[in-house]
Amino acid sequence: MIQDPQLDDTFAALANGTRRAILARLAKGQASVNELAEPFDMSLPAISKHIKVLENAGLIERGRDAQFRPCNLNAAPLREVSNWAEQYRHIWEDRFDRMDTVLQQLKEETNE
Amino acid sequence: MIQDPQLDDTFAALANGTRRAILARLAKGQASVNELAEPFDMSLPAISKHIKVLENAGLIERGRDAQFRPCNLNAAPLREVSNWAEQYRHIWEDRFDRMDTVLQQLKEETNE
DNA sequence: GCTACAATAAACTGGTTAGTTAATTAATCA
DNA sequence: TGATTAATTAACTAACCAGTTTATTGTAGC
Repeated sequence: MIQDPQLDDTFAALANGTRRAILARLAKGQASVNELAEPFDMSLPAISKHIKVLENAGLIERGRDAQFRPCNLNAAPLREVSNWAEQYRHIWEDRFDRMDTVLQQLKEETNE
Repeated sequence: MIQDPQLDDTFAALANGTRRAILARLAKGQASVNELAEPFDMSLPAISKHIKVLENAGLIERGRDAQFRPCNLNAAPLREVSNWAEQYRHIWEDRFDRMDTVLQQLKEETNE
């Protein structure tokens, strides 16, 4: 469950702002490589490589429409990311519980 | 929101099974470097470096207790990961809705 | 077949990562 | 002070990553 190469690939793919921006664009619908590249001050091959990283991580699926290779978002791996992170929710929420405890103690001490 | 170096660092830190295993161990409570290293077939300096990566990503905080440098989990960055992934929940859940649409269209086309 | 456009591949560079072994620092204890 | 233990630093290697420019592939349309 912990040694999960799929999760390695997903997290690695997400560890880059350009790639997260590409996913955000695809959340609004299908796009060609040129359309995806347009907002970035970066060469087309660079974007092409980012797309390949996302595709290898299973976050993008592609088709063929004439010369175009339309990209579609596949969010399934993000569900795994969400599931993984949720394991730790009780810990980041506990912080506040503990904070409450501290505040409660302070209050009691003050009232003494 | 998308170009977020903090998120870059967090995802990069999580893109490694050894580091995720270290976090899983720390979810059960504080541990020293040697305790964290014990389950792995890897040199101590290698683990020390993994810990530093996690620390730089803000996922671990450390203290000092005699010779020991106890590690504690800080789950706050994981909340950001969770929040980020949740943006896409409607998409991975929508898949079935769209599947329904496609099936509906197929049915209509077949009936023509 | 030629031209134009979309996209990828090849070859290269500089910087980073994951690991190693050997040396070093820091704290405890006798 | 000297020995022991915990942990990090230094120096190194092999592999990988993000970007570049140039060259190539694949498809459409004339």
